[in-house]
Amino acid sequence: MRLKDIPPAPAARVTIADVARVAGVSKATVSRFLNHRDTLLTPDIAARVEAAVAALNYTPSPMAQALKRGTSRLIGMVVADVTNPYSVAVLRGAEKACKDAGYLVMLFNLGNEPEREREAIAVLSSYQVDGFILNTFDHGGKGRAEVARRGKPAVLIDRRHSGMSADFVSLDNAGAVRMGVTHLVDAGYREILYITEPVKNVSSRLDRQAAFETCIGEHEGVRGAVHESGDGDAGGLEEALRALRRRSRNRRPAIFSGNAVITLRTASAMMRLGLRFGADIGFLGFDEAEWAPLVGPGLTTIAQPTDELGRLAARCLIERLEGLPSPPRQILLPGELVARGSSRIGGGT
Amino acid sequence: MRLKDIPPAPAARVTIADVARVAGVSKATVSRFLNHRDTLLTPDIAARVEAAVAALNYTPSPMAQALKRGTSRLIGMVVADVTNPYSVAVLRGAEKACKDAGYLVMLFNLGNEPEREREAIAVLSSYQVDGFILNTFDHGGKGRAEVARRGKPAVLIDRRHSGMSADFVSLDNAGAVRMGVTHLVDAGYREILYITEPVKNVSSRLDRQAAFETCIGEHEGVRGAVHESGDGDAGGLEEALRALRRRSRNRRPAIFSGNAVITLRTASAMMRLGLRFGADIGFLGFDEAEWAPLVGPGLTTIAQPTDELGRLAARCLIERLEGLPSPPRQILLPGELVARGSSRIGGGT
DNA sequence: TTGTACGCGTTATCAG
DNA sequence: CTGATAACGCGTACAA
Repeated sequence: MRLKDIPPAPAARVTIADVARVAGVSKATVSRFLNHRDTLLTPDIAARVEAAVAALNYTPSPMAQALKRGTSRLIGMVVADVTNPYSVAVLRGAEKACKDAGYLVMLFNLGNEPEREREAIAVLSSYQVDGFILNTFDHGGKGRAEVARRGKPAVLIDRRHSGMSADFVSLDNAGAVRMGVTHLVDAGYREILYITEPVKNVSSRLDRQAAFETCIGEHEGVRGAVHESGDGDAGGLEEALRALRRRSRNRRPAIFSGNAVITLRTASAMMRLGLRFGADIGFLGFDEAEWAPLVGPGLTTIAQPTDELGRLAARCLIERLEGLPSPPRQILLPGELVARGSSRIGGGT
Repeated sequence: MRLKDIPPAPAARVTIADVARVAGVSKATVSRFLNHRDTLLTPDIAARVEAAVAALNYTPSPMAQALKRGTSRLIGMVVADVTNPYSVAVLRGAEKACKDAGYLVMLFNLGNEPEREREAIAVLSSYQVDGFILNTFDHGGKGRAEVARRGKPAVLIDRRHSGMSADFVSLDNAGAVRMGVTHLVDAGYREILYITEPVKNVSSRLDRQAAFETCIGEHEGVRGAVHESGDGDAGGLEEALRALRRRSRNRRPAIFSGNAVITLRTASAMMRLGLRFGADIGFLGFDEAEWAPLVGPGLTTIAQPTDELGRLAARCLIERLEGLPSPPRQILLPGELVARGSSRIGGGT
């Protein structure tokens, strides 16, 4: 092993003790100088400490501080799947708000493995994060239990956990569905197929599907159906689309997609079947995507106020951290319909 | 304040001392039972401890462990921008590899603010993460300095930091560019416009642009040009496209996009100009996206082995953590060309 | 005003 | 084989 291969000196961390020694004072004095600028120190001493701190460029160890204080100005965020653009967009909003309030966000990705939620929360919690922002599954209440055990505040985004009494921030799904259906009906569509990912226990999916069904019931002469499209289910989806066309000979058919993943899957299926959005089948889907304007005649979407959702979630949590006692709140934000060619009457290509 | 408003009992953490008390042994014994299963304990004692641990369902505090051990089996990942699908894809690969090796990944997002890199690294480091995976800027060497100061191993992904002696994992940009240019030339295009984000100091952008220029030089009768497209620069881009068509009356023109962001921006511009991919202008771009097949006749892309990149980065780092001393390595992986309609001869619509 | 001593939850060392 | 003790880095009563 040659000289250059030796790893850089471990550079032992400079501790408060080092500073104290250099300044010729006690650790307590240094600590006071740092944390309680108000308690008067002799100018002389203060100067010496300040110099020592600068000289060694000392930074307190957040971990040791957390260990002592039981608090860390850190917020733990757990996300079911970072791959999901929605989650990421929300994350950004939350992050900004946290930063403004002097908190840092530490992120944990579950990679769609619900079992890992417990672990993530446990680790985060043991590192004394002050609170949680959760966009996860309701995995048999394990996550809920874990959070409760820690006694730390949490706010849920998008997915409500059954029975977990925490703040909840989400799109107004019912309102958004109503808006979507109304838009399609106004555009002349009379046969609407709602496509959703397997509903499982995900509250937002449940809410949307339920809203769709009641909504359809309120419109005379409009028929609705629901198709659940799983991961490997390309065939089923194609068949559903064919059936949709078949049964809507004299009624204009449209698709209502439950989220961006479904939109992608649907677009692929349409392509394989040689069907055109707008011209052959109307389309409207949850979640605005940067590529929505580029597909076919442009895809009509319901944009979620992701940034605002994140911001509010963070604000909510921070209020709790500062001691707000009120009972669990529920914040529902309206979506915004972005109309494009896919849902225009007789939609162009 | 009513009763129900009282926050759930803080549920004081159960410590090793509690377990010791319940089991009627010393803390040391409990610790040994947990960490050194090999050192034989009296069956009787072991049983008592085990029971106590179970009864209180005790979990050691990772933070306290980290404080003591100076190690945490945590890997810190810092990403310039979570919004970037590339980063996220790589993250997933890295995460899997880390998990398999018994490490957890803690993620920090810079939200495209280079100044925050120092802070992120400092916090992560103070929490005793064992190493870093960095996909960030080369912000005047601040990040590099910070990492060096900690004496912890790091691996760089995609973006090399000038002068930082760390492992580096990335796409073989030169090879990929060559592959792309060759593909376009073979398809009959003779006038190629390479569009890139402002190069700044980002090594991957530099590498790609440089490779493009030398590559063009190697092909007789093929002309190349480069356009830098900033964030608010829609106008400039449109003008560049118009100029491209103008000067390629008798030569088939094509666009080579430097990454997914540029691809999106370019597609918008094409749409506004009423130009069709394939039919009017050929296209090929870095980064495969799920929506690439859906735009126009399908977009030809160069897919990066993101999962593998992440996996290798993690493996690299873990090897370091386990004491591998070798000098900084450089791992370059080949891209894969996904040919679609946008680069077919006389491309369909 | 400043220093001493202790505790946060663990683990390693050293006696016993 | 097991228990007491020190130490990790910091903050804070309490004493001086």
